[in-house]
Amino acid sequence: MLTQKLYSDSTTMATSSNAMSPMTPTYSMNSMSCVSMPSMNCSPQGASFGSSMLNSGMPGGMAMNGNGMTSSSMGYTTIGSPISNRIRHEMATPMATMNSYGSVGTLGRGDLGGGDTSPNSALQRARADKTYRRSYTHAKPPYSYISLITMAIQNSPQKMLTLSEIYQFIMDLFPFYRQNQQRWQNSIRHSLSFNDCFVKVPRTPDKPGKGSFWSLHPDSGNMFENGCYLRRQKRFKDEKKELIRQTHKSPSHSVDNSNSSEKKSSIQHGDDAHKTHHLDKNPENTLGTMLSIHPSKLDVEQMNLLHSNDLNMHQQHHQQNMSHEELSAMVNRCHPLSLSSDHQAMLHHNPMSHHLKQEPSGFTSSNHPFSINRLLPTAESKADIKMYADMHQYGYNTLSPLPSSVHSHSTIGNDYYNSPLYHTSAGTTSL
DNA sequence: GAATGTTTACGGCCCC
DNA sequence: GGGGCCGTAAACATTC
Repeated sequence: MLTQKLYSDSTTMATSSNAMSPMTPTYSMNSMSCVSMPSMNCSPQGASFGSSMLNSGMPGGMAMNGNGMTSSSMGYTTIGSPISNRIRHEMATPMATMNSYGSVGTLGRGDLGGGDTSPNSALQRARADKTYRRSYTHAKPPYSYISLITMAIQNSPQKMLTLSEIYQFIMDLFPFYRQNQQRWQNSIRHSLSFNDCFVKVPRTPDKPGKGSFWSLHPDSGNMFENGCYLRRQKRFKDEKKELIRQTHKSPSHSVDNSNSSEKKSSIQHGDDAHKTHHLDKNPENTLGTMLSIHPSKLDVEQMNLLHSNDLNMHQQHHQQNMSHEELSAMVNRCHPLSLSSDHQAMLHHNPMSHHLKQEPSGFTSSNHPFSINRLLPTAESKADIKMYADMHQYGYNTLSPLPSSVHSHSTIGNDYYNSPLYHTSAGTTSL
């Protein structure tokens, strides 16, 4: 049974439902059509996560369970929720909208067709569904740029991408980002440079081109606890980089940072300077403390050793002209996604993450509603795509939101719109 | 010249 | 109110 999430805001839904005739054969405008429409009414400032967010890439629909309950009604957005507080706050109003989702979902299941459950009405519902759908393709996803970059890198086979590839991934996955590119791409570049969780990997001589590869810092794998990609629960800071920064910023600043935490906050200037103390403010974050308090000191040491070895390999790469494949293998080896279950368990037991908010609902990286795993292709969603393709024979246009020229991530793009994110029960239509 | 990368600055929002 | 995360803008440097 194929289901689709309805994702239009209440305004659009009202408009659509009022103006739409179940028999109106105007369903050629699918997601892809919207994508190619630069005049889509999606404000570049759509950063406001109002209804537009909920109804867009944000898996707001999936926040409803099969009983039509919203996540809030399930207690999901209560204190301690993995949903960021900002999101939670900004979802407060949309959540009310979500209630209307439920009714629309009901409409989509039966009322739209006047209760008719015939196959024809199913098609009509599907068509109506796509009319709703089209209003959402350009709303801003709820994911931060750091999340998007992380998604892109983690989804790449070699766990590292060039800047342009990151751009492309994001644009492929989220049509919203096909507009105002200068703005968000600047933010992407800023995020890459500013955040220690992203590591620049120089190109090898056999891979000439512009720009370096970007990978994830081996220790940054736990930024998005339980796979929730909405917002990091803790900023990752590379102690070494931080120390270098401090040294550069204040020449008089002693390398001995025994009491540097407080000094940093007073010496630093600028954004990060006066506003952030990052991990080093937490006594648990010093390496010595980490080792002393960790229940499995050996494991932490091994991880540190692994990390240091990998960093050394980065350096050796420059000296020995390591092949791209070798380098990729190295990155893969140290990448959290490539870690063994033991190593991943170690990551989760890393004292640096002890202070992170813990997921109260038992979500994992694989089942978290905001997990990348729900955006990226799955066997199930691929099956859905196949079914969608089969629907061509009924006169439906392709549901692909992507230009035909885009192939590298086309399945991802498809999955984004066809994935379980949009296949939730309450806001779905059974076909 | 364009793309890429770095840095600074500022404001919004939320939690404590 | 302070701390922290994030988004955005902008200036500037570097690289192709």
